[in-house]
Amino acid sequence: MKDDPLKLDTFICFALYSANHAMNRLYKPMLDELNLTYPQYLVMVTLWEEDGQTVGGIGEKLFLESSTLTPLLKRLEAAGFIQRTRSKEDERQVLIRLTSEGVALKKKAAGIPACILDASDTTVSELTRLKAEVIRLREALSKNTA
Amino acid sequence: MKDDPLKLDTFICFALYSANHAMNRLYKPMLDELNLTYPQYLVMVTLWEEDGQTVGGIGEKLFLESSTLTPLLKRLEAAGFIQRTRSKEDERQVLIRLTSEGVALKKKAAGIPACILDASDTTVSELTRLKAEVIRLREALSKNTA
DNA sequence: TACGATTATTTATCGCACGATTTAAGTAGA
DNA sequence: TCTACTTAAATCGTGCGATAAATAATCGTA
Repeated sequence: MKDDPLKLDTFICFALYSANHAMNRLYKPMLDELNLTYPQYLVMVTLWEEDGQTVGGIGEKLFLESSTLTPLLKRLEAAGFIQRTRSKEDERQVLIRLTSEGVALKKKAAGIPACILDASDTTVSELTRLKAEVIRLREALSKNTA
Repeated sequence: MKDDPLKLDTFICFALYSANHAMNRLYKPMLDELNLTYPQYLVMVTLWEEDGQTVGGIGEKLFLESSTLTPLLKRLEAAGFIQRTRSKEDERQVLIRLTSEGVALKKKAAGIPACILDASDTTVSELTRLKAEVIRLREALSKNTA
């Protein structure tokens, strides 16, 4: 029982699963205030970093399919944070642009990072290192997914 | 922009989010074969480790509410993997027990850990260490969640 | 121009997750 | 003993995220 192999993998996957949930719960009250869900927040962050991306471009960064993004983006549009317009150069593409409300939201979200850092009970450098390791794991897993 | 605080926290949360997704995608084809979802798999693992737990007990280990678990457990019951029975000692509690099919499923799941380890492109000890760090982060986050 | 590839949307399906409330059962106190 | 509090699950309502598969529109090119 001590060497039961079902334990190890469970724990690395479960660690990610449960840490992600814990993160979610921590974010929830703050995101509620912004009227955003967690994945929506991630989309907004990518747009705050670079406005005017295509659906595919956002999906590439967040590893999400367009069939997931389209409805999510429509909700963001309905909420008044973004605008969806067909690209002039390539009409297959849809450009996502922040509205003024979407831009303004960034200020309201500015305090979040400090809260997360504070709640994590560790240092920035530690967190950065851990982040890098988790990303390395993600890349290995993605690479080896059929 | 280089010191934009919105980047850091995004990345630690996003790292967890995306690594969890990558894990999910890797598991998916294997779990499909077992007719399990990822959370259902986690429940099964806890039962393989200790049969006859209560709903609350499972929830405590997986950090899930009864309102999430009850329907999930009913699906597992409908699939024939578990059995739900009221406890004799305390009739408020419901005991979850593996059926013979549920026990048998463990054998079919036995190969999964090796696949995950293989796909992670790292060693067991590295993975174990990373796991511990992620769990430490989770605990800090939970502790500091209102 | 016709064909294959790309981009996004649509459709259908499903499960997870949470909050709030409810029901039932146990527990403790006046 | 009767009441009030607590606990354990289940229920209800709601909504989002995720995927697969099919469709539509556009683009690039042979």
